[in-house]
Amino acid sequence: MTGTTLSRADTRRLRLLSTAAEIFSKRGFRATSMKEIAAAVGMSKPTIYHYFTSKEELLVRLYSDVLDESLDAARETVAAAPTPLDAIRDLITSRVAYTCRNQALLKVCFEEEHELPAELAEQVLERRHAFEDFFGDALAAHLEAHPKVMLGMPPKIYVNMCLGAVNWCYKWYRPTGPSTPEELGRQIAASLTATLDVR
Amino acid sequence: MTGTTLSRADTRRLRLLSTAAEIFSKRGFRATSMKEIAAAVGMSKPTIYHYFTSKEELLVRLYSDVLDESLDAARETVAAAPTPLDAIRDLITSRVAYTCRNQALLKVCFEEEHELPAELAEQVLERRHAFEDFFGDALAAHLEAHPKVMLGMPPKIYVNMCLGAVNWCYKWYRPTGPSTPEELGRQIAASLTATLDVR
DNA sequence: AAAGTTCGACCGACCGGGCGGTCGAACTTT
DNA sequence: AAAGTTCGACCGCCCGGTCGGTCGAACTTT
Repeated sequence: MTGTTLSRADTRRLRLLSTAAEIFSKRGFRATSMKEIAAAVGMSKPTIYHYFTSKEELLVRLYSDVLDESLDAARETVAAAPTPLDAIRDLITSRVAYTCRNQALLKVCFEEEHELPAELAEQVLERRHAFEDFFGDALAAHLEAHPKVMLGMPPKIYVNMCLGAVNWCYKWYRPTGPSTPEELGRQIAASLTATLDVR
Repeated sequence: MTGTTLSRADTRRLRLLSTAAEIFSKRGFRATSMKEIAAAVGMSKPTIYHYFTSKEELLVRLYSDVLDESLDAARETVAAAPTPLDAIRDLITSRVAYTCRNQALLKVCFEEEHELPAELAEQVLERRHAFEDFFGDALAAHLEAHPKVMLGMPPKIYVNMCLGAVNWCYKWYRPTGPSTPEELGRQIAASLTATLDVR
């Protein structure tokens, strides 16, 4: 998959990160102690500090990984879509699927923003806007190409509404339910974009 | 408005609660110290304990107030709606408006669930389901009355999708923006229920 | 009306405990 | 033997919460 082989240390770091994400999502960042994380991965607290410089760094890494992955995925999705409307649908579909497949991680990202150092908090905001822009630009293109389509609200509001429907999945999706993440994504995308249809 | 006059102590309690909600929403429950809250309302920390027995009680009160208000409002909305489709639209509209007008409070309710004592956490879940049922029942009634309407997904998923679009407003709505909470509610309701229309 | 009584409101000082984080000594690997 | 890895013991800090007591307004009592 990835070109480089992972060093032993990197493997450890990854395990630490995913364990931390899991516990943060269940108890909250502030309520989780480094001791708990250490116990969960089977090492002592000081050993964690061999791989990360602080508790905050764990959180920051979690955020920036998600952010990078998300923006890259969005870029690819838009680039691969034949029409703006397809771009919108695929953006929704893949985003829902990603959210459902990483519920714990996204819970942390959505609910621990206030724990971020000011500098990263800004970055998060910027990148979130960048993501909204992928969506908004595709929408604008679609609307321009099909002036008969009536949104009934400002485009920005429509984008936020869609993102709400999409992101909220982190709260209620259950893998044991009837739909796979992809099915769910397609269903939600179809319903949300019904208003955009041009027949 | 309310029948009873508020005692001095009750006024203080209310002030404490709304201040706590504001600070909790900005810094998170765990990261907020009782000292901060005390400073913000201009009293000393021990004085807070004259009105509330613990930090947790502040949070619990916040939750149960919102829960009570929300369920009552939903009941009334459904009762007043002439048709199931109207019920769905009004439920969405009023819920969006309420969310926009109480962003800080709802942020706390959505993001601090893990801080709740197990007993109340269950109650919250029950009540949330009760709210979903108001929605789901109206949807079922509408679907039965108009079998031609195609949802394209299981009703429960549609309900969750709508609730996502609705609840997410706590994250992005800005009162300085172009729409009032009610306008926004109507726009979102109209868009989400476009699929349900029967013309 | 003055003196004594009661009580809600209030707070300075304090406590036990758990937290994030450090350090140095010990093992393991090469 | 040097480098990388691990952890027991420890530290300073701040938190939620308590304690003992003060203040003043409203009622009794005389």
